[in-house]
Amino acid sequence: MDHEYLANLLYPDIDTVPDDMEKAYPPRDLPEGAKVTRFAPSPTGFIHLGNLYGALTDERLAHQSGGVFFLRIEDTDSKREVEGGVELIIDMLDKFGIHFDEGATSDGDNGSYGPYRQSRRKKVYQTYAKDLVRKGLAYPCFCTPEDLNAIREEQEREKLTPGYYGKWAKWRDADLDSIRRELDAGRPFVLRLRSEGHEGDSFKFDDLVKGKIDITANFIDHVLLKSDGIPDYHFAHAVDDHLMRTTHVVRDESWLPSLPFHIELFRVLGFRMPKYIHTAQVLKLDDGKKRKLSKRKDPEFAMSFFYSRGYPAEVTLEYMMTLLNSNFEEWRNANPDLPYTDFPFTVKKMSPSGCLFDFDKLNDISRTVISRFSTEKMYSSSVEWAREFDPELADLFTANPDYAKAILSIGRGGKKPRKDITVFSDLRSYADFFFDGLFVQKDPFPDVFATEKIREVLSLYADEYDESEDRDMWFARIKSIAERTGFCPDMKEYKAAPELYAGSVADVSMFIRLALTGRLNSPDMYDVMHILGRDRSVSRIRKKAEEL
RNA sequence: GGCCCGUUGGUCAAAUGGUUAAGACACCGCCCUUUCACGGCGGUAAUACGAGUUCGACUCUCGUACGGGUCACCA
Repeated sequence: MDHEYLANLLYPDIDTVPDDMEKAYPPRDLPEGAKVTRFAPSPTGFIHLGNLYGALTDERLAHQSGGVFFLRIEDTDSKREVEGGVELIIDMLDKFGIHFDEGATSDGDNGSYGPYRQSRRKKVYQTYAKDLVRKGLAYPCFCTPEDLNAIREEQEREKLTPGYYGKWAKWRDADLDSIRRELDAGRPFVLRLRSEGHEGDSFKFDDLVKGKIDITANFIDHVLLKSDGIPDYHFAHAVDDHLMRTTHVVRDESWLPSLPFHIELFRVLGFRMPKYIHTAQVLKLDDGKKRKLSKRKDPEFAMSFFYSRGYPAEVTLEYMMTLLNSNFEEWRNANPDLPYTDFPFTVKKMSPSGCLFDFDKLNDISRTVISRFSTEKMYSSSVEWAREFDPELADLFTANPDYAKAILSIGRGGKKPRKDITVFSDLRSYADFFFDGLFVQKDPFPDVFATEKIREVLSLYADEYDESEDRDMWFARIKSIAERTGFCPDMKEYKAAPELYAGSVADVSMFIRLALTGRLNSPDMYDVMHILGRDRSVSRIRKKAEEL
């Protein structure tokens, strides 16, 4: 077989050789220990928490070491491509504070190791492909999908390892004449690796999170270039990560089964292997079973969902950090005010086992982070979020910024800030009663209390409320009213003998709160009444007393 | 089914082969308290199972079970 001849027959237009590529993509000039990582999504426009988990790992490794973090778009399959998908991905990661040093941009490239879209790198791949053919390490295969199906069915019937190998690899040793006959007939072909592996061979491989893993050598003649001349993931991975000088490949562990093939590819191509970090997966509980997140089935794990729900970007990142490095929480506790990027992230602390996503935990982090916002930041973040997701609320807030800030400032700033707000989408139910147009009676008055009794309390309070009283006097008055209407002013005494009273001062407070805010749960009432102002407070209470 | 990865409370998880097996979230209780919260204190709850190595095993080895992943001209 004249391999040189075959190579030219298959790829007549390719006039470059691997050496040209090596020169075009020289080793990066980086300090010792600098890591080069990449985020390499397909342009579906959709990224979920699992992707963020990996992207954050990449980003930290690169930027913590003074290296490079780049974006490569794996668009070798046009079926997966979504209009504007690249932009969506870049924008969303940007919103979450993940920024690239180089790579694909919404309308082009930024950096000297591109193009960063695999669809535009055909010539690069074919240069290496042609070289492999020249060396007898790859060959064309003219099998149709039907042929391959037939092979697989037969292998399944005989309980053999499925795949294109051994006697099934009918084009592996085809002669030049039959190849030329197919070519002349215009039949499409894929280029396959002439694997040198033997079934059953095994060896160890070192993964940075999984440790020593058992590899069963590849012996399948996998596809390198599809019939459109574009590579599949595997070949593109080897060529790109070599040329782009990636030092650490971070990807989720579902790639582990194809690692043997990748190892063979790097060897055959003469490339030095990068370090691999196969990350555990973020799982969800589905019908009692754990499974990895799916784009199709789990829209609630899309990053856009977290964004629209109003989790501040840093919250999701903080949560990811707690999953990535378990000592992050401890560090955060000791350094509540430092940016998370100050944390010494390490691959060594990454767990090899998958984890279930925990909304309770995320919510707790979110509450804590939001409770530490200054009023100014709370206001600007709220408005920014609301403009996009609750325009009516945004209008109310921006129409009277001082009023909105007063509302948002309740219980904020002290040593023990309130944690009323978990996500920005809570804002509406947190603040609606401050606006007459939004005020509704959300919770009913409990019917264990006589209507007459409630009315008596409310009327009395409406009559006596004095806005100039300080906090202590204000409460003393509530106590006094409680006492005069048969409610126990002291909680301890009430608990000791509840049967002696109509209720407690807690119940009196509840009546006022319900009249004032329409709900059982609200921020500090003294603050609420002062923000609403005397007239509105009193008229709401009086009105409610009359309606009952 | 083959191959690969994994397994410490409900969840995330910490423990150079020697600990009373941390901590956080959730849950429960108590305290604080003017309600709602915040906060403080405390509690329930775990090394999948079986062998082996060892003076000693969560930790090392093997097996079993269970869970997950993967077996495309998709990534």
